[in-house]
Amino acid sequence: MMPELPEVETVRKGLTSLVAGAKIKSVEVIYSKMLNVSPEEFKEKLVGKEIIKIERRGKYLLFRLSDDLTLVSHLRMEGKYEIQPEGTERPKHTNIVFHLTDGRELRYKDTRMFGKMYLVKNENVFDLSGLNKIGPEPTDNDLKFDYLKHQLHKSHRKIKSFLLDQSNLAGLGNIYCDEVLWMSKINPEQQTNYLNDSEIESLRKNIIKEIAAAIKGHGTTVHSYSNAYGEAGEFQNQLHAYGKKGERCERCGTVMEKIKVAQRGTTFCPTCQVIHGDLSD
DNA sequence: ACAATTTCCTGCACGC
DNA sequence: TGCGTGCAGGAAATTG
Repeated sequence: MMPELPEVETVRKGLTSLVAGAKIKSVEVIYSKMLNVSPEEFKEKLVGKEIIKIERRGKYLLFRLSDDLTLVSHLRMEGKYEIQPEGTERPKHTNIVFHLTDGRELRYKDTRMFGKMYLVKNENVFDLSGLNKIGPEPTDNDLKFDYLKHQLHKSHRKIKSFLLDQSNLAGLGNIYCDEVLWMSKINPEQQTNYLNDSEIESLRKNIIKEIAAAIKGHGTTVHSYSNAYGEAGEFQNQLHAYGKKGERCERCGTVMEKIKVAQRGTTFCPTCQVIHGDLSD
């Protein structure tokens, strides 16, 4: 559940080792609402294409195909891939099946039917809505302090809403938002324009560190998430805030509270993470 | 132009 | 046991 950047990166690596170099023999579309083109066009354009490599931008997977074609895939809440021999039993909610020429099937399954697939020419990938305004990757190279400060100070929103907005920075979802705010001792309802330099740098460092650590741990498993290998992530053992409502804060011992911010369940420590107004550094 | 709210979906945990 | 209700949430669409 809830694939964020580290989970999508784990899926990308799994898919790379399993289907990079494979060729598509035919395609079955079971749930066409997730596509940006008609099922007929989708099938026709994919037949005979090779999966050259699989890239990632934010939470988007980019299947780079032969003939300058890209299949963009967003897993949203519950999207998962699996690879099985052709003809074996398929799970419920299998939405799309890619038959490969080597006798295997690449299956996309999605219980909540929220996932999306867009078939586009390479040159048009970053014209797609979402990708056309996506913010920097949460890495030391891409997420610069000055940029983050500028974005935070021109915005008048709660920090949690800001971090969930992929146009500010790419990759964070509900779990890692709560984690980095707890690590940085920032209240999820804090107004972004009142954050000072030391808070911004703490937030920036924690985002970069947390995402890198989660990728290393193959992502977080919440409920039934698994990657393309069928493995579960190990990072749930390193969570400090998400899902910790009613437990004691690991830093100060206060009971963690859960509220709604931007329509999202949000867990935080009311003692460590306090809202403030316009303070100097 | 911005920010907040609603919408899309299904499965599951509840309470009675 | 079974049914209704609420909740989970990423990002587009809609409203304010």
